[in-house]
Amino acid sequence: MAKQKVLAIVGPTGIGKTALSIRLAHALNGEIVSCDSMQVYKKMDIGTAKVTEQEKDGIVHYLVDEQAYDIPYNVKVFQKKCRQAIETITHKGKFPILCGGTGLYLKAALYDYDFQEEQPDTQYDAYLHTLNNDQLHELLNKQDPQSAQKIHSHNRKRMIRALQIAHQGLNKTQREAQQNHEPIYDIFFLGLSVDRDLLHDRINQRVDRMFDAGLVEEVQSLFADPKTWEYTSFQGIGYKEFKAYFLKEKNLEEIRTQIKTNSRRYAKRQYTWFRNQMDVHWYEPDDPKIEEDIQAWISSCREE
RNA sequence: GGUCUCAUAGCUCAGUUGGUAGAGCAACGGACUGAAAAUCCGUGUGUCGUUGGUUCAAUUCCGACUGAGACCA
Repeated sequence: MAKQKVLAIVGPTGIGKTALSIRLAHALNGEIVSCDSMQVYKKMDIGTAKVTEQEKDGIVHYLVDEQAYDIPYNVKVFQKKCRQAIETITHKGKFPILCGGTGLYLKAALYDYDFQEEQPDTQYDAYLHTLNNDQLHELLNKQDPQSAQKIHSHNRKRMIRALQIAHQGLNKTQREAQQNHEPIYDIFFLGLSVDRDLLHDRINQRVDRMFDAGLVEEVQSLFADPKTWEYTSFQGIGYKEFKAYFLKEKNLEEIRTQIKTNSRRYAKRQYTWFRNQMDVHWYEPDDPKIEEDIQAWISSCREE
């Protein structure tokens, strides 16, 4: 049986994925699934550059604006919901268009990543957090030597996660050996790319527009309480930087500059991911060949 | 107008008792399987303002010029 066709629009922040996705949704009778780890959260509108109702232009969107910002979200949840959304869209006879910049989410949903049920062991987690980097690395080397090789001994977050996995039964290496590392759909990865200086200009301007649109008020209304600084959602660029402002360590101008810098660096990491993790067809955002190539891909019985 | 100080990486600056130079930030490259807008790793990208002079050798010493700043008028 032929795999379901899925279009995935990827690329760095601020390059125009949203606008293109809506244009293509109209052209292809499609509906859009957002693949963005921050736009899922409700109320975080300005800082995440979330699609507005106006911009949606009648196109149905999934996985945007649906999670309370004080509840953590993660890849496993996303993977399930994204696959469900693709199914829902297909059943309606519409074309599924994925659009977003969170590379891991895209890959987990579209490839045969398999997340298992786990029972959290808070005691063990607490124990792991008491270990220093060298101790973590040493322990990981016993539990999962191959992962210990791959994960740098300074990367606490990754070492702890690998140890948590091993604690559940099969270790990370064994789990991943059960996967084929192949896409489960027939995917066209459409990547948007522009000259780096131009992208930086756009990012800087977009951050300025966020401030004009009331970013400070938005952040103040959601994250003024220090307790909220632990939320996963507060890790978003455009939010976390305000911590220094709340603590009176920096003024708003410094915060604005920091947000621009972090956005640029994020864009760079996104390029790195999409260039190296998946087979992307790259285009400039206004390239007229985009629609042509998509139509050709859709009408081809199978792409190989 | 006069005196003095400064001029080194994209930015802020260090340094070479004369043998063509290094930090932070930025930037760039990479990793990535339950926080991923997270987390982590790697890389110095430079006519040492311009131009003469001294010297085997000048970014370093001397002169002139240009620019910036401070002070005196």
